[in-house]
Amino acid sequence: MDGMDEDRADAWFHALSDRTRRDILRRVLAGEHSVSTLAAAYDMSFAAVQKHVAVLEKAGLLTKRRQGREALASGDVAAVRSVGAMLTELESLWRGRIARIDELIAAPEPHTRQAPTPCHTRKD
Amino acid sequence: MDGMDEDRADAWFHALSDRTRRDILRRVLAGEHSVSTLAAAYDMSFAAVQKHVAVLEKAGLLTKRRQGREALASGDVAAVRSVGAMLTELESLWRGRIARIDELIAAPEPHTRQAPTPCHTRKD
DNA sequence: ACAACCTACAACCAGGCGGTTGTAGGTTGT
DNA sequence: ACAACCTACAACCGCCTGGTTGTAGGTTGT
Repeated sequence: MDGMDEDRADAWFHALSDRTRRDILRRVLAGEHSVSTLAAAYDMSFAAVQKHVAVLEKAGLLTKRRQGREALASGDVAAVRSVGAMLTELESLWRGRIARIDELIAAPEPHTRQAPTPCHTRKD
Repeated sequence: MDGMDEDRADAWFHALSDRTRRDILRRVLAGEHSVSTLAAAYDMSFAAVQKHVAVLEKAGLLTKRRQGREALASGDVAAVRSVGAMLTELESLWRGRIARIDELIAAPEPHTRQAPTPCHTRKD
């Protein structure tokens, strides 16, 4: 079950690792676009763009809604935020490392203790 | 060259799209580790882990420093922040969309002409 | 009804990716 | 000096990916 988180992360980052898909995501975050409208913006076949949209959809970064003969794609900002949250989580690991370094400097030998790091460790 | 930005983003997201690499990044963000220490943590060959580290290094998410016979890897939190900033940028596009919707709701004059979608980053 | 359009999906192909093994060179400790 | 260790890199192999074309079905306008 917690491997599913990793599965989602795999899909997220893989979807974002292609510049065409990132550009598509930008467009559909800014507003709804039909697949053919999107396809017209790129120098590749309709089917190729369709596959890119499918990758983004499978990753949950985009949702499609059917209106008549068109498929209107819309970006999911919550998913984008989730990706951002994962990055923030990585950052917090780094902050933990700094905290550990501070600990080492502050703790071991009382008489060899020097001025604590000037330090940018935290701002919260 | 703004295509270089896209190249960097390609490398970032591709590097992050593998769960082993994300795990390696977590470890080296939390503290320095030699490549062999990292390799011991995974059920794959040393060379495989070495390649993962190389991918992260090429993407700028990790730096290596040589100490004796060991290569000590350390996570680069600034790069992680850059990735996060790119996500935030995507979010801002979405906020622009909402602003545009608000505009439509707020504008009670249907006969007044509105600007057609300016649609960012045209490269045609 | 018909043509034009939009979408979906399958089959196919070149190239890249994640993994392996093997080989070679530099560093450390005895 | 020697063995043990750590790293780097090349060659190879399935598999997946990003692109293509082709075919089929649903929707719209005339």
